[in-house]
Amino acid sequence: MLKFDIEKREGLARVGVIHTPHGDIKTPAFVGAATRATVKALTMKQMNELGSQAILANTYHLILRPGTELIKKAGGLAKFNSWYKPTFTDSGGFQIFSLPDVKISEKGVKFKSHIDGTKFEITPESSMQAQWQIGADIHMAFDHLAKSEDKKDMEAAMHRTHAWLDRCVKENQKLAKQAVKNHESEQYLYGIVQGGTFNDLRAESAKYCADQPVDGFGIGGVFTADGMAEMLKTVNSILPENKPRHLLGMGQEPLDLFIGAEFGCDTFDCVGPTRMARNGSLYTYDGRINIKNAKYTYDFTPLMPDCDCECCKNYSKAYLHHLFKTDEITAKILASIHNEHFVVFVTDQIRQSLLDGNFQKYKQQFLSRYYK
RNA sequence: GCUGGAGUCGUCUAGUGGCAAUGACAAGAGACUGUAAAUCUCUCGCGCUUCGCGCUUCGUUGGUUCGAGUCCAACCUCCAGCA
Repeated sequence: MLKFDIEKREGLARVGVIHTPHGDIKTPAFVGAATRATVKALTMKQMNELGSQAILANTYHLILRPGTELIKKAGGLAKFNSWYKPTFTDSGGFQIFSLPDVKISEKGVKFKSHIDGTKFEITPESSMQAQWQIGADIHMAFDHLAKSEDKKDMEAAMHRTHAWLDRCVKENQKLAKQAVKNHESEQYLYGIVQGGTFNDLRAESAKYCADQPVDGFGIGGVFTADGMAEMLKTVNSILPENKPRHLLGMGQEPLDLFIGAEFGCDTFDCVGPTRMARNGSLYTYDGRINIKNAKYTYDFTPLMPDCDCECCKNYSKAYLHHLFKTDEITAKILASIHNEHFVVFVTDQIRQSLLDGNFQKYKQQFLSRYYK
């Protein structure tokens, strides 16, 4: 069983430590999105230096390239990409949502590779097998993220997610036994709560997942902070307290992190910070700025004077502006360092404020400035 | 000086009688939430009451034509070759 210690609680919020075979994660924590086994534009050394505690890779992408067997041969994800801290893998369930031409059945999901059109099938079992080959510490169950906003569709997807969770659990137990036999390190499974924007479905899904022998929970299918607080209140009041909860895909907006942590989520991952960095949208305490805007041409001040990241400590907005305008790859690197550092740092500050007992004050002060 | 070629939005470029005029770049702005994203969208002659209207544009000046960036003439500039 994955070990999770809670150091402090405040309402639904908690400060904890997840103990994985690759080290601890002090929660709440922002997990870097390393979809294809890399955080785009960043080296693992840079990720370390900016304070990241964990990364999350994607099973779908790694199945396509380079193949999960290859990663196993490499010695697992950590050895393959030189990230020797905790790792997560997403199951590939999100691709059901995001790729066209997916055929969903009870058995699993068929789709064509977006790279060369080869036909592909992922089932709960094959997703588990693939994730074990990748060898991350924490796996996500293979879930059905519905495209539709229709309640009936949501409900059907949720029930399918539950049925698949049973199969994920079984397969996971089988693979865990094999791992013990082979003296391999433990890997853990999170069940995923679905239900869309319907809190009665969320409650049902949370209840279902809560009863399963899983190590933690992913909360999936969330796309905006609207209604998120209520939903998380519902879900996290039902989920057992002693297991960690990961809010899947949220964290582009600082608000997501504050609400997520306040209402009981422990870890977050999001592609937003690095994607926006590559596109020139950079975090500051006063909101995001587009560094490509002409007004930064002669701005020789740092992006965020009180920021501790490599980018802010060494370079001016004018320099970043120049790098972006000339399309230098360094632009994306420095911007990614800053944005990733920003969300990691803010989440760490949320943790600290909870420990210090001034979360509400910190939240109010941060958000009123950021979204003014 | 002669012969041939060329001059179109900031740049390069499409255009051979119906055109405010193609595409790319540059420029300006916006979007991005379990990454088919170093991507995508919009604006880009001027002015308005901006799913429209008006005005002014394709080296210059004239001409032919209902209509000219497109045809004709002269001139200017540039390139190549010959003197």
